[in-house]
Amino acid sequence: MQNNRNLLASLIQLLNGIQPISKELESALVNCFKIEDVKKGKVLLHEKDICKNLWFLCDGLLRSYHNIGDKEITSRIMYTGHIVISPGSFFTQTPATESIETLADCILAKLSFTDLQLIYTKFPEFNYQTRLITEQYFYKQEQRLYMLRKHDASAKYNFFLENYADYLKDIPQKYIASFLNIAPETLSRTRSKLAKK
Amino acid sequence: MQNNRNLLASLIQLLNGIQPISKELESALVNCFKIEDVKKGKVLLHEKDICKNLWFLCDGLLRSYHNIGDKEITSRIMYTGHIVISPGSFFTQTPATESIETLADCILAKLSFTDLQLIYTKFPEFNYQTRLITEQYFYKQEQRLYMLRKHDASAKYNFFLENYADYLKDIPQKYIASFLNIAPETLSRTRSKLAKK
DNA sequence: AAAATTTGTTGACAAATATCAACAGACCAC
DNA sequence: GTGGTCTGTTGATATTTGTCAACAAATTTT
Repeated sequence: MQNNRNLLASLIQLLNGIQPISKELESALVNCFKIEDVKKGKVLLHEKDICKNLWFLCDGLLRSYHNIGDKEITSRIMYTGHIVISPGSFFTQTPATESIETLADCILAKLSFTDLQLIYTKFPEFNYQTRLITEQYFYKQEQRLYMLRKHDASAKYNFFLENYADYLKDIPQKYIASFLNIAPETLSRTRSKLAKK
Repeated sequence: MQNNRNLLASLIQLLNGIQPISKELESALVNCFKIEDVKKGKVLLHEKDICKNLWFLCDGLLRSYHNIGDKEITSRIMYTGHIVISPGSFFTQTPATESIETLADCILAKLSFTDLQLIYTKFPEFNYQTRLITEQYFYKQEQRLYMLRKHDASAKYNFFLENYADYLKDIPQKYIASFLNIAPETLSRTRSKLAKK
C-alpha cells in the first residue's frame, strides 16, 4: 500500500493543488485505486463495452481510437499524469464508441465507477476538485477542435509538435496522422518538407 | 423577480433533474441571475476580453467565433436551454480567444463569475450538479471532434442536420460552413447535390 | 419602395490531399 | 540472426475541396 501511495503521489498532488484534500479522502482514494502493470499493445477498453473504470496513468502512453468505415481513427493520445476514461461511456455507463490501448508499457491506477460514486457519497466536497479537472479537460479538448479546423497539414502537425513533442518518438506515425485527420503519406511528406527548411 | 423565476424555470429544472436543489440555493440563483434582452447581431463577449459572466440562454441563438489569418471560424452554435461561456476564459479568468454574438433576438440570464464563486462557497453541494453538467458538455464536444474527422463535406453536413436541424433556417450558411470546416461554396454544392437525391 | 449591402449559387480553375503502388527500413517472432 | 510482417517513404495519379469571379437572391438601410 505504501507503493500505492508513491505511485499516486502526482494524482494526490494534482488534487491538493486545486484545494487540499482531507487525510480521510486521501486514504479512501489510495485504498480504492488498484495498481496495474500493462504491457504495450494491450486493449484496456474495447468498443461496445461499458467503461467501468477510470485510470490514472502513473507512467506510460495510451491512445483511444474508433472506426469509421474501414478506417481506424485515433481520437486521443494520453501520457503520464493523465486521467483516462472514455468520456461518454464512463459518465453515463453506456457502451463505448471507442477503444483504448497502450502504446507503451504502462503503470496504471484503476478506480471503478462504483467505488468513485461511493467516494462522492462519502466525500461530497470531492466534487469540487473533479469539477475543476473536468473543466480543464474540457478546455484542452476545445484546443484540439481549433487544431482540426486549421487549414493545412503542416499547421496541424505543428500543433502536434507543440503539444506532444516529448512523445513523438513513441507514437507510430500512422496514429499521429489519423489523430490530425490526414493520410499517413501526407504526414510523411509534410515532415520531410519541414526537415529541409 | 417572479419573471426571473419563470425564465429560469428550465435551468432550475435541469439542475433538479440531476439532483434536487435546496430552496435556499434556488433563491440564491434566481437572485443572482440578471435577465437581459439582447437584439440579434450584438456581441456578448469580445475576443481578448475576460469572460466575466456565464449566461443561460432562455431563448435565442448564439455563435462563438475566432479568426485564423483573415478567416473567421465559427467554433460553436448555441441554442435555447444552453449554458454559454467561453470555456478557457471563464474557467481561468484570462482573456478570451474567441467572441460570442447573437444570431437572433435573445433572452439571456447572466451570472457573474464572482457571484458564482460566492454561490459555490455558500452551497458547496452545488459542485455536484455543475460537475455533471460539465461532463455532459465535455461529451458533446467529443462528438464535434468526431464530426471534424469525418472524411467528406456531406458527412459533416449530415452531422449538422442531425444535431442542429431545428436551427437550420436561422443560421447563415457561411457560419455553418466554417463550423464544419468547409468553404461556403462547398457547402452550397453539397446541399444542392443532396437535394437532387 | 428603391438602393445598397450582404449572402448564396454556379462555373472554371488551382491547389491540397487522398489513393494506389512499389519499395525500403524497422520491428518482431521464431 | 533470419525470415516475415508491419510501418514509413516516395512517386504517379485521381479526387476533393478551395479559390476567384460573376451573377442572382435575399436582406438591410435609407
